[in-house]
Amino acid sequence: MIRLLADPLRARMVELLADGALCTCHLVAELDAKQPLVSHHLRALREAGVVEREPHGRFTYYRLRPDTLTAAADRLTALAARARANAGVRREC
Amino acid sequence: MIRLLADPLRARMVELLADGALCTCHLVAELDAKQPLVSHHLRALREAGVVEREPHGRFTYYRLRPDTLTAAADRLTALAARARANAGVRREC
DNA sequence: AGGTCTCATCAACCTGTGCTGATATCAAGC
DNA sequence: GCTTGATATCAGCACAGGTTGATGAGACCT
Repeated sequence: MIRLLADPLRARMVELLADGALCTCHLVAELDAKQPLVSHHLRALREAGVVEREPHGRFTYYRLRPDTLTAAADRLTALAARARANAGVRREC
Repeated sequence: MIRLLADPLRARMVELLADGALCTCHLVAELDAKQPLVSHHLRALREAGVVEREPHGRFTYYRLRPDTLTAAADRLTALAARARANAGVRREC
């Protein structure tokens, strides 16, 4: 899941979608990317639950699912908390 | 930065380091990976500030830097918050 | 129905990067 | 000082996955 945010183009897509739902053509224009590429990444994001589809006539809108992002953030904070708790630990060789 | 956690091996390394500092040989053993590969990834993590070095004799220990993880988590929660605030927005075509 | 527009899917290509083997560097012990 | 063991660096390979072009499936309009 976090793996998807690694790609710079996908990261920009979720950044744009954080300000509201957009259709594919918006993303194509804003990102200056080819349409098949945008659709491809949107599919990946959708299958991972980062984004949800909203077909509107011949346009299809995509909307960010905040819960998925929150879940990822929680995993990171939990990791940080474990690291802080074990700050003094050092396994000997 | 989040980009680094995308690789499964690096993710496992961070997971292991969350339980306390480890030296390279520990990671090589636990991950069942070749030593140059582990050193390579540790370097990437270190240059991104995810991990810090602690040379101890001929061993070098690596320790997780929780603040870096927390910073990444905060960026994700901020993104989720923006998405929630703009839940009703939909730019027209 | 025909035409046009948006979007999705497919096949093929190509770049980035994870991985390996060989080698160098440094510390510890004899 | 020499050997041994741990770690870092380098060059090269291989493959995943990002990118592109062509094509197809629906939706809207006249």
